[in-house]
Parts: sequence; C-alpha cells; structure tokens
Amino acid sequence: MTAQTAPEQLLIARVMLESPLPQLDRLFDYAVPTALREQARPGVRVKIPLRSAGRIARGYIVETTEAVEYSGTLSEIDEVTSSVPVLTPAVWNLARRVSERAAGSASDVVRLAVPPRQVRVEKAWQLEQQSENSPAEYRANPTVTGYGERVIDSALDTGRRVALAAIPAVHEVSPGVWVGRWAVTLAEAAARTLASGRSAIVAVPDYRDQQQLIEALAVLVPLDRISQLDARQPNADRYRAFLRCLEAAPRVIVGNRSVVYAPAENLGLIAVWDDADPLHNEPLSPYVSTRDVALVRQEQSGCALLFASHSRSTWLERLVEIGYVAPYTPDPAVLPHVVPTADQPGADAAAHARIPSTAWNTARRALEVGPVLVQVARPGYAPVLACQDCRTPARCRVCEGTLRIGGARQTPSCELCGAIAADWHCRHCESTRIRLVTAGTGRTAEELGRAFPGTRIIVSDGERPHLTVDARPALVVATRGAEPVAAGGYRAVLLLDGERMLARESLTVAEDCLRWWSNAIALAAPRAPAIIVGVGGALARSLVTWSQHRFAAAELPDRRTLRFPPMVRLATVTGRPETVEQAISSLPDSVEGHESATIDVLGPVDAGDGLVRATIRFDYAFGAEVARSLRSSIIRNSTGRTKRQTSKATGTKTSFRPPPVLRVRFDDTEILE
DNA sequence: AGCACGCCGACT
DNA sequence: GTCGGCGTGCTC
Repeated sequence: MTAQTAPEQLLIARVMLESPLPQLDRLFDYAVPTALREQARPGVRVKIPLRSAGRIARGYIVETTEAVEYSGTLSEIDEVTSSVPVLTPAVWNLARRVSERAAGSASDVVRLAVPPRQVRVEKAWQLEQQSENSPAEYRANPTVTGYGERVIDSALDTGRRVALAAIPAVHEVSPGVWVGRWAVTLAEAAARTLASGRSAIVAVPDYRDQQQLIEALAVLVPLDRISQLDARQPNADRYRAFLRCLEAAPRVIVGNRSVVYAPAENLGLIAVWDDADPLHNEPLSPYVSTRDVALVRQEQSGCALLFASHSRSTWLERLVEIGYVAPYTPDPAVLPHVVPTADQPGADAAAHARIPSTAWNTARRALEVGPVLVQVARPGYAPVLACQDCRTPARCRVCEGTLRIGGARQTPSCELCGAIAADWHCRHCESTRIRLVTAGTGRTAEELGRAFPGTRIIVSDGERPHLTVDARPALVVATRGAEPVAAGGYRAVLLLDGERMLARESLTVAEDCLRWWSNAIALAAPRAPAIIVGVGGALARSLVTWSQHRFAAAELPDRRTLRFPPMVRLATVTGRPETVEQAISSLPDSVEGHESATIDVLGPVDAGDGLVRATIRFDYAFGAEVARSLRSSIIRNSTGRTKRQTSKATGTKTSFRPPPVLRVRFDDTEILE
C-alpha cells in the first residue's frame, strides 16, 4: 500500500435477494470489494455468494453503509451485474410496504416492479444517455376541463386524493378519432402534472382503455414524453420503456396494473381508471390490487391521487366516507338519458327475438341515423342455489356466505364458513324448497340480427374485440366490457341482459352490474336513449339519476352489519389442516388502542387436495397485526419442510414438496362469488 | 432452494 | 471402532 492511499473505510452493501423464499425475505450485508466501489450503488443488480462460495445468488443493492450491523464475517459481493440503478429507493420502499401489508415477500413485489434485464436494450440505452440530448422543455398550461374553473387543477397542484366521477360522453380528440371522455380528463391531468415538471402514472385495466388514453395524450403531450409500460408487451419493449422512466426528465407513464410501480422520480400524480375492474387485481403473489398500491404510494410520495370511474366502487365510497378521498363531480353536470323498462320481451318471437317492444322501437328509430349498442351478458354462468318458489338466491344463515351443493342428494353447505344448511328456508318467502338455477348462455348476435333484418351487424366480444366503430348505422352487439367506442356516440344503447347478469351469485353482483351498465351508457351520444331492460329498484334509480355513488353508499351499512368488505378486511389462509389451525391460533385477539376492533374466523372449509381454507375477517385496525402474524406463520412453516420419501416399490428416492405450505391472500373479493 | 451439520445402523 | 443415511436449520 502506498503512502498516498488513504485508509478506506469498509463499505457495506445491504442486499435484497431475488428469491421467493419467505425465510430469505430480509436484507443481507456484504462487503464491497475496492474494485467494485464505483459501481456498487443502491439499486444495481448484483451477484452474491450465499452460504458457500460456490453458490451464487442474485439480488439488488438496497443501500450502502459504513456501519456494520452484522456481527459475523462478511462475504464480498461477487459481481455488479449492471451499473444501472433499476431498483430506486422510492420503489424499494413501496415494495417493502406493499409486501408487509400483504404478508408477502418484498422480492415478489420487486419482480412485478422491475422487468427482467435485456442486455442489448440496456447497452443501447446507456449509450444514448451519454449523448446528452435532453428533450425540449414542455411549455404549456393545460387545465382539466369539465369540472368547474380550475377545480381539479388545484387538487392536483396540492396533492389531494380524489374520487372523480367521469364525464359520461365520448370525445373527438383529433379528426375522426373518438375516445371516452374520461380519457381526455386523465390525459389533461397528466399533461398538467407534466407541465409542472413532474411525472404522472396512469393505470388502466386493459389494452383498449390504454389505446384511448394514448390517443387523448397524443394531442396534449409530446410523444417522446409518453411511455407505455405494460406487462404484456415484449420483454425488450417493456425494459426499454422502463429504462426511460429512470431518466431525469418527467414523463407520462401509461400501462396496466403493474405500472403503479414505475420508477418515476419526482412523481406528481397517480391516476387509476375504473378501480373496481377485476383486471386491476394482481394475480401474482402477494396479490395486491392497483388501488391498494396506489394508496400506499400516494401516502409515501405525497403525490396527487386520482381515482376516476363512471360508477363508484364500494371500496372507494368507504374512503370518501371516512374523508380520506375527496369526491368531485362534473360541472356542468352531464346526465345521460337512461330509460328503464319493465316491458317483457315481445310475443312475436320470430320478429323481435327476445327484445321488449319499447327497446325494439327505440333501436329501430336510432338505426336510421347511426350505430346502436346492444350490451349482452357473457355466455355461461355457473349454476346457483336459489329458492324454488321466489328465486331469491340462497345464502348461509350463519354468515351470509354463498351456499354450494356437492352432489345431487347432498345437503347444501356454506362456501365461506362451512356451516351445513340443514333446515334451510327462504328468508323472503319462507319456502323450504331449494333448487339449482342454471342461467343459460347469452343470446347470440344471430338471434338479435334476425330482429333487425337488413342491418349491418358488428359483434365485439372477448375473442373478437372492436376498439371503435364508425358513425354509420350498425347494430353493435357487445358482451359487457367489450363495447367499442362509436364515432359521435351511439344513437341508442340497449342493455338487454340485466336480469341474467344480476342472477350471478356474488356479493358484489349489484355493483359489478352498475359498473358494466354505466360504462356502456357513457358511450351514448348526447341525449341518446339508453334503455335498460328488466331492472328496477335502487339500481335503475341510481342509473336514471346518474348517482351511482348513492348506491354504493347505501350498500355500506349492510356490509357493516354483515361484516363484509369493504367494511372489514378479509384474509384467506389455505394449507394443510394442522398448518391452518396453527396460523389461526397464533392470530392476535386485540389491538392496543383499538379495543372495539374485532377479528373472527370463518371455516376452515375443504379446499381440495387435502387442503383447507379459512377466512379471517378483521377490522382495519387489525391490518398490520394480522399481516405480521400470518407472515411469521408462513416463515415458520416454510423451513425444514422438504421431505424425502423412499418409494417402496422402486427403491428410488424422490424429493417432493408438499403443495403450498401456507398461502395467504388479503382482500380477495372473488371468495365471495 | 441448496448445502452443511449432526446423530443412529451395517460394514472393512 | 467408522461410513453414510437423511432430518434440521441456516444462508450476510
């Protein structure tokens, strides 16, 4: 060592391992060799030895420090895979909080947040970064229109949390290009954020929504300031877009659910379109929805948060009621022309198929001037148990869960708590006769086409979706959720399968239907009639007055009484009976400072393959405690569990892992279906 | 996951 | 007396 070299402090890197194993879900300290000092910055991918020098694991440096927290001898970082800091501190903090809340691994969340590395893409990007051509400054003063003078602007500027009732209309953003008006609103909000020098993230449920948003953005924001980050795009494209987000210049980042993890520095806005759409539910562990990630990220970053939708979800309504999110409605108000009809399908079946005469007449007239939307149910619903006499769906008398039946002559039992419904009787008509109701498949386009001979028919469904249709007359038959945007709006909207959609057995069926119908009605031209067939009561009323939030608000007291989401939270625990039993028995039974908060367990019920499932219901105050408790149960059960079995027959040794030792899932609304 | 440590049966 | 079986536990 020469005299000039100052004695260097030992540099320590704290590393998150890329591993799904819960027992490895913590930071490990490694010494940074002198040769890697320059590269070993927080956020970079590294390779490190684990347990023995021969075994190399991958991970990310989360932070560097000079203080030693680990008392043993440190191993050295083996290699810095790339000097690009892909796991930013903000995203790391988000991943850690989100995983804690969901009793999952931080590395599982990071896997959603950081796309796999593409060496060629990364090299090209790095080269481009050196050439230092910063984008032209975005000079504009965009404003969010349709909500009163600068009302939303100031909400954005002050970082508020907002539940925004979208404007039910379509809009021509450039000649011949029509999008839902909601897309314009979100694009304006994003543009305003960008103009203030900050980035905006906009999460939409599916690709069709994303297209509309991009069209709306393209006329407001320079194209090189827009990134599309979508888990379905090819890896190279996704990684390229991801790297762009790491650049200092603010951007608008658009994508589906995983976009809420985009590494935008200086984040000014997170916007979520239609938060109740099930596509916002992440199917990968730890199963955290866009809504929840957005709420956590807003809390951490202090950015503005915009939930926009035509129909308010009960989850959002709860947040409005506790004052956490502020509601805004269009000003001037926009009221679609909704007409409920109790008319029965016409007797003349051959001519009118199953369309009631009022609906048929309206459609006939509208078809003379432009396109008409016909929304139908998706084919094939599961059979449900209902009262044989009055058709009221059968529910568990203990917990209001859904009743299921195993075999033909078996007694129905509750899917949630397992209670046997031995002496069931209908709470509506007191009948004791229960039967299986099978909702038939949806009506076909051909069937509808026969009712309107000589008309152009366009079918849009899950397999053959149409994004848009032109303004010429056509009967557009779409399954719910696959409605195209029509140039100028539909001249009439027919919601035909209301009854069938409502027949689906699910706690959330009413709010789901309200969302599907509202989204379809919002595609109508100004003052064009939207006819809803066979639906009355509070549902129809909230559509006619276009005040879906009132319906959501009215749901909440019932949910509180029944102890159902969103008034309580749920966690389902699946595993072998003794494991689930252990996890349940180690749950906390009280939370300090929240003496009135309660927790209870439904089940366990059989989940097949020798596994059982219990559903834990708890008040929000319990959230952190329940997550922590379940997490430690997961860790306890994940260690030393590999069992080797010697097969008697062949004498060969097979190593097998018992199926998921303990699976935990929070706020899974599908459990109620 | 992997891999090392550690405590009981059949062998030079 | 040991060699090695795989249950248990740890990984900076």
